[in-house]
Amino acid sequence: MEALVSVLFDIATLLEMLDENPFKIRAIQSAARALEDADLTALGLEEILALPGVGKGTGELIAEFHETGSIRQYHELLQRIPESVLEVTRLRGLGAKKVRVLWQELGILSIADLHAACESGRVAAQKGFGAKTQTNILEAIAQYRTAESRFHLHRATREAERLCKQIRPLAGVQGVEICGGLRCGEETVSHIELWLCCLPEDVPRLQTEIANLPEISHITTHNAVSMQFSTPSGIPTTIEFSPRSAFSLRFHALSSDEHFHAALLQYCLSKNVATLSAESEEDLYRQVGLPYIPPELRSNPDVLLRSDIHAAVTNLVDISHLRGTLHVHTTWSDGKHSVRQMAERARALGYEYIAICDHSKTAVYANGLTEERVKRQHEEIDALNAENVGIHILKGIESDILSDGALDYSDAVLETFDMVVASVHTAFTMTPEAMTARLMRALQHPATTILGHPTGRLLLKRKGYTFDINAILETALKHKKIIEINANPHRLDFSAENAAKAHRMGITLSINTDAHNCDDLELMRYGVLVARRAGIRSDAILNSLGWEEFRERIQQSRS
DNA sequence: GCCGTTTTCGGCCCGACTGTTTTCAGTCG
Repeated sequence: MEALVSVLFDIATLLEMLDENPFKIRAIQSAARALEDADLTALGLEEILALPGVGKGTGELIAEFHETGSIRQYHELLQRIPESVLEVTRLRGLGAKKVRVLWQELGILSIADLHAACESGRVAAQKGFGAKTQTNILEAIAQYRTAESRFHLHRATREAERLCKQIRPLAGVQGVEICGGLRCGEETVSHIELWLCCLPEDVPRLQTEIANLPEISHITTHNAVSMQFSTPSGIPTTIEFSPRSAFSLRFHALSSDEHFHAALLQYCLSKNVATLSAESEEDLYRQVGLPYIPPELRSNPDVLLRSDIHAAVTNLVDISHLRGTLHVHTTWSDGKHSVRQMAERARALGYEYIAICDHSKTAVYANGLTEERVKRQHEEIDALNAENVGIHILKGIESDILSDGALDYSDAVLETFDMVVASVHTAFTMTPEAMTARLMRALQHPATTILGHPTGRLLLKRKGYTFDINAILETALKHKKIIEINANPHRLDFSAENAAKAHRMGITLSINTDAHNCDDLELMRYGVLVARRAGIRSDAILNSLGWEEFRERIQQSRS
């Protein structure tokens, strides 16, 4: 169904390039958006066709896709406009209208053509474009090409785990593990690395069997110790084969920064420890008298020299420490599931409390809550709490931080919430000074509990806004405000580097999924990776506190 | 193409921003 949504959006874009009726285009887009926002797995075709925004015309397209797996109109449109032209609209800042001009006036048929045209200055000379636009397009192309060669964590993790599941039952496989950037919790990865333990004589047969798995395509190389291929969605993958005797050491090497690994080997040498004999990574550390250092902390060899290393690794936050999940959206704004559904899933995941934080009224595009709807949502939450659904449900809000730093409800309304996540969603480009002042004002507001996705970055898509991080952290510390580590793999905002800085200053952080549906609640693990890379202790994470302690802590941020 | 307590034709979410213009079109969230 994901494919259906993107095909509908593409049809709308293609029609826009052909100068079709803009209202017709908008209708197709809003039907696509309706599908995107609905929980399609829970709906039958009849119910999908009954969704608001889906009428006769779009309904026919959806039914056709449902039946045949494709849409004829889409392929007809691609006869008139090459797919490589459609791809140009994927560049940031370029929509259908501009791409049509580039295509028809300058004969640009692809991103490669566009790049050449920018380099030669032809784009800047075109009416409606200019030097600045040309520069922006070159930047957008560079960004697009980077995004093509790197992958978000959740996507790569999903594919890696699926591969492991298929490989594990094969005869002769003694173990298969994910390592590399995924295991270390890098923000995005360029490839998947798997580590497979087996007897050397089993390697050729296993390579053949793995090559025949349905998940695998485009095998590029293979030799006695490794093979490389692409997953169906195009993520480059390496599998390294190793016998049990060398397993631990190679596993460690592939799950560490190379300098870190070299430093550890040096350390082993100095202690006269025969590294090859280690049964496991833990054993390796035990033999040299060091505490186990998890992959997330193996980016810098200096860690090995820290005097407080024992304390640092024993108190490091872990997903099992988390007691609550905060910053969660529901159908009240742009989420896919109800308050009850989100609460029940959170309870099933073992959480003791959940904070519903839908969008506030300024976020019109996200169906943000008016004051009237805030009241009604609170009635629903009160009723659920009275019913005792097995989890404490907090009345929260994700309040927009307006351009001047104000929150977008009156103080009287803000007081009715148990907690407030304050976030920037509009007006990203202002001077760093103005953005700093804006964020500081939001943090000084007594109602603010947490600063949401603090830098506004979208990985592989958009840089965050620039501001004085130190000034913001000082303000947060002074007013006892909490800083979010947004666990959504598109954001991971704060970064590990910034989170570490906040942690060292004594600021409390909160790992929040920003979930828009039940499954998103499981994105927590990626935020935990960030926190672990930042070396954060579990007692410095807001949502690792027990219910009573948690409530006390959010009260402190009000004063 | 979609929709409806002003309704079966005529209007459609909307405000901000950017870069191009010289009053606005295109893009975004």
